[in-house]
Amino acid sequence: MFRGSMLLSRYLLPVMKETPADAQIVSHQLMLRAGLIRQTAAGIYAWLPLGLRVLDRIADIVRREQNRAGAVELLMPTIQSADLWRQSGRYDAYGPEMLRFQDRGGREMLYGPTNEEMITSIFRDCVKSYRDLPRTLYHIQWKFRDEVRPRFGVMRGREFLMKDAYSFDMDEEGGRASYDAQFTAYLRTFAALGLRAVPVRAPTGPIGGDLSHEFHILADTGESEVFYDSALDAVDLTDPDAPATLRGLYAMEAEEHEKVVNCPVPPERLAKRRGIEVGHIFFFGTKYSAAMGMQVQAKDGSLVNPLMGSYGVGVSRLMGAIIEASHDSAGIVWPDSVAPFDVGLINLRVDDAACSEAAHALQAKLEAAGLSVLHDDRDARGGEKFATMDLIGLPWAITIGPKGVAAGTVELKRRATGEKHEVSFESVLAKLIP
RNA sequence: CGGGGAGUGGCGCAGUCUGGUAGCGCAUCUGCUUUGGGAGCAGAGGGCCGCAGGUUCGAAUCCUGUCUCCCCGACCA
Repeated sequence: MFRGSMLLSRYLLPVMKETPADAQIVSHQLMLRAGLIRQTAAGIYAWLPLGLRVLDRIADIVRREQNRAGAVELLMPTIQSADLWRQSGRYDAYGPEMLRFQDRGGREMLYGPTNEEMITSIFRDCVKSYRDLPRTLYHIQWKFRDEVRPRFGVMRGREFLMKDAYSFDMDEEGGRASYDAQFTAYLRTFAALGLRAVPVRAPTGPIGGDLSHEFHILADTGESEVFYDSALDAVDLTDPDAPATLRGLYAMEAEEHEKVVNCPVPPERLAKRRGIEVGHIFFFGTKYSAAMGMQVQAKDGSLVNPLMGSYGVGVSRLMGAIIEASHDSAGIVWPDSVAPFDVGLINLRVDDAACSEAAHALQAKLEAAGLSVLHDDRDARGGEKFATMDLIGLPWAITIGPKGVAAGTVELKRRATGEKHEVSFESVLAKLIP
């Protein structure tokens, strides 16, 4: 997808040298310092241009893997009516986390914290035959949960972007297949984001079985604690057999782990780490289809309540998780797949005609090759430009200065490793595109 | 929701105890010198001190109320 390039002199990138006092964890501090977000109220953030680019890229990867898994995208509204939630009985059950208000007609409304009711009502009204099942539908939409205590920036905001998918099947076997498809999609999604996610068995409620998993990114700042078989660390997540392998290995959240009487993992193999929950999938059968009167006609003419599952990914939270997993003392280190720009282009001397000419020529060349470029053409000193580039964490930085221009070279730096090389103007592109 | 802390220029803070012309660093603007890892000098702009009452000749400072934000705990993508 073409994302375009930008001249920094025309962009909005309010970076901060100092760390805002309100931010406690490193991802929150860096998101503020790198000009990705700005807080507007407790747990509510504006996404500045650079942050929005990353958010869009994360969402695109999630979308790509959902589509690949056969899920179908739609878009449901943020605002829902209380009546819809009364059909499932959850309007009264949900509690103060749900943001409720009235419209001008005095009708009770809410800002959706999730969409089971809405998708069920849509599917109920559209589908009457077994021929239209199975289906998995998803959308990527803003949610609001009035958390008692928002914290950690976008990792635990009140307003957040979430991918939520819902599957509808005629029988348990089909439901399990839909669940498995999402399980696999999640592994692919997190791998594509440059993350290593651990699927952790989660409490399943009345259904039982092994049909609920949370996906955790291991990080010391994680809010939950997970115990798992360290054999899991060695699993190649891109292997087609990975889903089956992983589900055979022990992994539990602390609370569940405590309840286990005979842990199957020998003590020396039991790892204990903190994790950031970035996904949660579960199968809940007819809970909503029964409560909301959704029936389809089966092959034998009987009416049945489809079996449902729901599958969430915290899209905005993922940005925090990625930074927690990938940063250093100088700033963010974006994985290539989600970086807001592929290349940062630093012109050290904008007042030097030869430097500027070379910089603009190189920008055009990179763009022509399909790379997005953030071109620092500001009239500022080298040190400031280097520091900014490190802070915002673009995968590659190319520096053009008078010395290099005279010699026909530029400096190419890989953010993740810090490796720098003087390369000829002509060969730069080849180094970037293997 | 219980416990704690904080609101002073865009950011980080001092000043509050003991009332008396609102300060510092960074950032911003102008000029000159600089320019390969957050430059130097000189000058400048920007704040009804969260808000509302009250006490006082006089309130950032004292009193009352209120709003907001942050942290620790119980809950959540």
